[in-house]
Amino acid sequence: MRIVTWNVNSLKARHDYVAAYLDEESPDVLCLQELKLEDDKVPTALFVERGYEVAIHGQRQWNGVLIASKCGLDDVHTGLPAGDEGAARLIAATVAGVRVVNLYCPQGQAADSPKFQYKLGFYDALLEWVAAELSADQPAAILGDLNIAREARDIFSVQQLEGVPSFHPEEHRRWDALLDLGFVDVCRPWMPPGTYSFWDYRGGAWQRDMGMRIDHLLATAPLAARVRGARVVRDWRKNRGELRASDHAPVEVTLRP
DNA sequence: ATGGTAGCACGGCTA
Repeated sequence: MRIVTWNVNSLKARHDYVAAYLDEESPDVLCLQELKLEDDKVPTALFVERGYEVAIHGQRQWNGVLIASKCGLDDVHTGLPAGDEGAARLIAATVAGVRVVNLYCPQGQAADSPKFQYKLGFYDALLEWVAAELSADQPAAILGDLNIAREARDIFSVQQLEGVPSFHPEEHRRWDALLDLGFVDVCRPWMPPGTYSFWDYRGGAWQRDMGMRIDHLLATAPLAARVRGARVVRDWRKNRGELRASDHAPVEVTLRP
């Protein structure tokens, strides 16, 4: 089973691009972030016509997450009970016996901004929710655009990003707390230093390979034991003719049954 | 040089 997380930066703008991706890659489970569409504007046919069931937590203009699955989709849950201020940033569903939590975590803007405090509060609320809702003994995945790069090898320059949101000690503390609840970064072993999943549109970051690995899949031990591989599919960060790419590439994890 | 680009939606916010 191949499960993918991908921040598409507007499913409206990316419709044809995502269609091409589905036709060529055909993952079993696709978790998208930053739909920037409310529920009833999401083009569900894009997925249904290709054999997926879809669960959506949409929002106009910003945020929005969905899970598309070829192997069932049960017990859908949306939103954090506290900490997300109503933003559509979390959707969970059970897929082939795996509890999948798809997240779009706040970016944080600048360390001295209110947005950064919101980000830290979001993570605190997430930690509480995960502790209450998930068990380390069950096959479960927390995946998505977590907007945290944990280690120096996950960013293009420590010098430029030290103390900046996405590479800030307060975020690293919360990342570690999440792992302490029984989760493992299952991509890490498959990704050499300098493997990134996001490159800013600005400043020629893609062309200069100035990226960050902020899109992740964290798994409980029973699920981590099933991981057979993980990759960032960089081809899908490239424009395809008229079709413009997102600023994130898909991250794909392969599981054995 | 407080930039640069993209998306939403048409001014300014968010990333």
